[in-house]
Amino acid sequence: MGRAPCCDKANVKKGPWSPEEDAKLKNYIEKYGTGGNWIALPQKIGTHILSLMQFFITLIGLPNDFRLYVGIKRCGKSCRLRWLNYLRPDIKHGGFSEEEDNIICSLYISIGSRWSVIAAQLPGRTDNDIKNYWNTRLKKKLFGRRKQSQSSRLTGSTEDPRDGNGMDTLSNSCWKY
DNA sequence: AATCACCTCAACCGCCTTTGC
DNA sequence: GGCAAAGGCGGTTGAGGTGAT
Repeated sequence: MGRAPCCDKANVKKGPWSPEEDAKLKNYIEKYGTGGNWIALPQKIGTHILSLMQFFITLIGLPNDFRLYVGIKRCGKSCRLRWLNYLRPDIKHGGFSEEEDNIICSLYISIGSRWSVIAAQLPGRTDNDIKNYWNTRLKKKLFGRRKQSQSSRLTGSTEDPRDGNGMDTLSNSCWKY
């Protein structure tokens, strides 16, 4: 028997966030913070919006569970991820500098794929951003771009940074750190 | 213009750790 | 100390975009 899910999967929305959802989440957190409980946050947002609309609700007689519709139908974990990786005001997106590249690869050599630790050394960068950047660009940049053939994809061959030549290249690229 | 292969990145999943009772 | 809930993290996926043919 597995672990209980953090939320009711059937009643939460998945996929890309809409601008309205972003605005609700951002406005609420900027005003009130997370309250130390991400799981309860979507419901709190609904209650907050509901309180702002109380007059109209009383006027036209909406049901109590109306907050479910005006709030965010998202898992608390999803809200946390969205805030940390995208909505936070101090986030930088894309455009990694040469210096950042070097910091990332030198830390990768010394501690491996501990992205949160690496992100802590790069203000404004998120672990997800760095992980994506490493997997899609830095790795190729350091180990040399190799057009993947159909066969290599099928056999699942990968480039392991800890393998011989790759590590040499990596070390050379990061010599100054 | 159509199709295909590849790239990018936001978001999800599931596991491990931390915290509170 | 044991348990459950929540937080945090790294790995993975898949939709959309872009360039090549």
